[in-house]
Amino acid sequence: MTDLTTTFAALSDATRFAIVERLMRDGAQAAGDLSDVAPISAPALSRHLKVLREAGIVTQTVDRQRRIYALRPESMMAIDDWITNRRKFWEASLDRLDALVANLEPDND
Amino acid sequence: MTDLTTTFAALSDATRFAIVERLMRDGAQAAGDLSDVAPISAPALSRHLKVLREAGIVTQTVDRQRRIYALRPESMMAIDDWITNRRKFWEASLDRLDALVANLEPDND
DNA sequence: AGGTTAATTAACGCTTTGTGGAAATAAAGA
DNA sequence: TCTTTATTTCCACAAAGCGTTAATTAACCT
Repeated sequence: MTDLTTTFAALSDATRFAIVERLMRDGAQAAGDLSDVAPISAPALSRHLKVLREAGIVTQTVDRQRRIYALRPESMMAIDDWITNRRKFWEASLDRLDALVANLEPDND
Repeated sequence: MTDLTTTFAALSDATRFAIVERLMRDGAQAAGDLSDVAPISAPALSRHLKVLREAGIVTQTVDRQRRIYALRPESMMAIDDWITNRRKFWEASLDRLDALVANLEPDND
């Protein structure tokens, strides 16, 4: 049961995000089958998979010489729970901002 | 409209995550009022706020000498949309894993 | 103007992260 | 057993991230 910040850290890299999307779309796959998610070496891919594994986002099962990676739905559910539990807060935040900002000029970039 | 990986990167730091939770709970606040989210210096806090701002997670409005930060609900909605749109995939992924794994031994850490 | 408050930018060091190439591990197959 | 296939670990190294203190900017208040 890892921290949400760990989950977000794992998903903050484009290659790892692509791996996750791939596993969602096409289901479990061997490390080698994932090699085309990004133009990186096998060692680099292997390390990304390790990060995802240690963050609890994927599971690894061994089949002969191949390592099969699959998405761990619980990790996605953890994000879903967080966002859902706080929906009322960010909606409330929107209301408060409306009230507060009424006559202040925004200045973001 | 930033990339989701940028959003996740911004939320992957414990201090920034705490800032976001604080803004959800208590609404918009000045930078100085957020100083107790973590035992860090004002410049460090300021840079975290800049990261959140550039990731589109918070907005900054100027009120006299103070900078008021507020959560940008769209950023939370972006996460919610992603997780929701892919729910069927991670649920499917769970099914496929069940089928595949039937007689393979898991080996994660 | 001079002093205080609020926040940011500048400058520097340290730690972490990401990468590729080479070597190591492990199982398969000839 | 020797070679091939699949993947990971080890070894530098460059880039990014985070923290601090010092300096700067900007607005308020006598």
